[in-house]
Amino acid sequence: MNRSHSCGELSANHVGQQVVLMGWVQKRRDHGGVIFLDLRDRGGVVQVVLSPDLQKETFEKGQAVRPEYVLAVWGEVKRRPPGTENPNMATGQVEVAAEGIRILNAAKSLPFYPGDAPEVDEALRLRYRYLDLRRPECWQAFTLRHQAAKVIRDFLTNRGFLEVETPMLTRSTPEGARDYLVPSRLNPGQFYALPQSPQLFKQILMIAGFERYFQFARCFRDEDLRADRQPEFTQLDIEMSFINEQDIQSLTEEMLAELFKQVLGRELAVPFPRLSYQEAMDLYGSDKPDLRFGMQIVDVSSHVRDSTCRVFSDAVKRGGVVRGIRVPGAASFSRKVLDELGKLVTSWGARGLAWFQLGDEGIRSPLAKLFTPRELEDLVAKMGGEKGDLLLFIADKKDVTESVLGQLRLEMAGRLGLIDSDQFSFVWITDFPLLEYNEEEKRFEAVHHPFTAPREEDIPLLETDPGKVRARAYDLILNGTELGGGSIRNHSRELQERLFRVIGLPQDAIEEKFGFLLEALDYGAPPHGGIAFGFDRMMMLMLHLNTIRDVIAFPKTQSATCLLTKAPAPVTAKQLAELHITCADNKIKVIR
RNA sequence: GGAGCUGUAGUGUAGUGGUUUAACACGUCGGCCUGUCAAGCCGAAGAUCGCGGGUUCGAGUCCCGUCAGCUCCGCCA
Repeated sequence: MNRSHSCGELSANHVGQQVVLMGWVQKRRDHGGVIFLDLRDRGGVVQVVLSPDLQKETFEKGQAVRPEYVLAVWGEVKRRPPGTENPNMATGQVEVAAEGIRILNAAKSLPFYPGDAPEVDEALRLRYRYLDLRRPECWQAFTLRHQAAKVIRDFLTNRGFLEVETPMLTRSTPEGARDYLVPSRLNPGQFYALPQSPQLFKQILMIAGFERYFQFARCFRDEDLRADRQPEFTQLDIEMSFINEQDIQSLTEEMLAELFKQVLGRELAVPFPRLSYQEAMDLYGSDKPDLRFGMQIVDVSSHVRDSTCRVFSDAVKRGGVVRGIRVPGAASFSRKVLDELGKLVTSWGARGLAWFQLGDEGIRSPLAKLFTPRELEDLVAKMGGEKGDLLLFIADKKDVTESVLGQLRLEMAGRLGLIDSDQFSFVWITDFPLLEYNEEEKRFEAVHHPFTAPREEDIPLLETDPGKVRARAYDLILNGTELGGGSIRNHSRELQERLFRVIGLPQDAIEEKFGFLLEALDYGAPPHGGIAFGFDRMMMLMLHLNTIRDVIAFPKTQSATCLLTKAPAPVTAKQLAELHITCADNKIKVIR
């Protein structure tokens, strides 16, 4: 017997037709004399009626049916009796009068029912992920993910891109995230690494003359997890030859415009706005600013440098800065809330929070009496403060002030409900520094990765003032989340080697770890560059979800375990022996 | 490595200020019921209160530790 229709497709147009349905029993309503079953498949839900008047045997079989049984049902589609239509159901005009049913599989009582999943503890949902996923909302998310991938594939294909797979078993390279390692049985003591990204392979494909490459690439990073970070994730990886920054950015904008139009039916305003790294840090205290609301940071250092208020003036004289944000309509915040905010900013590393309530009776602040009236007026004017506003200031070292105000800005927007969650606000961040100094390791390291090209005019600074060198790199930010990033790469061996030296890689390590790349650069490497997007994040944001776990079929927990399969797990001593591996800590469990 | 939140029948919760039988809803099981769709009515079963220790005459409740899940910092080229 073959299924003739999906449950969800039945409508008044099918009245009178004989159908065969197969699906899961979502709900059973037993009236003694008549049983209603809501039968669900991926296409939707339809009501099935089991009545002894129609088919006694079928009705009796129906007594045993329970929720989540898998059933085949055959019978006629009938218009529901007048007054019993269900307007809340897509198929609510009709029902299937069951002439026969077959129980394809029974189901025990479930730990939870798919419909309850949104309220159920996530750990339980992950353990029984197949029950959690047995929901239309989940199928919808994965349908959208599939469609998005297809739109992107089609778009890039039409632009002449080739989708190429790169190895999952590759070599560990220095820099970057911690690698997942895979021991080599055939090469005792040697290890593959799972790719953190296909970075070097895609560059080598450019050297191979592919010109335009893309891939939905699985990437692995053995770092701690977050709501938007999994150890295993999917990157939409793109690389092109003979292009500049603008080409990549335009391509991205066209691709995303197409994606949002096709999948969400939304028009994106392109080109996306651009902010330099410096502007982003100054105005938003972050290199991934959320531009769905304003509340820009204002620097008042020069205004308070000679203030009578030592808290402010001393900070500036010590070489720090004083910056603030104007929180509209927040003057009425209680002392308790303000104390809370004060605690918050100290937990973020600031010395303290200075606040000024612009109330009806003037300015209220513990610091108010330390300023002259003229100074206060000046400060308020500089901030653009109006009656009803709350002004918040941080006086500290520049980097602390930036990051704390950046976080505070988000905190205030959240508390005041300033964020329109339906908005998609893209912004390019450009002109990143190429290198930054790592205090711990006492050396410069790449802000993005060491294959990023410096701006031509900054190349002379590489050895003299590395921190000043700007990168030909760009990040794409959506609603305060880093969606992707890329750069123009070094295609000259000489420059690439220089960069390795600047980040403190010894010559032998350069040869050992990156010799294959340098060699490839020697044999006719075209100018090239590209970009990579966190595809899971993209889906999360498009669906207005709070975690990428909801767009990954089988995600890991925060401790990187899989509650469904119980991975990772011990292996047998034999397996380890074949891999030439022993556990250093003999307390570690090995299956014997 | 660090900070915070959570953990009570299958599920979601309540459980005050420390005390007898740990409560409610949904679900499950049984009975009744021929038009429900959050079906209804009657009844029943179901909990070593995450785990270990401590304080106490007495701990779901207080203290310490631990495990798990989540959020965040560090980390994530």
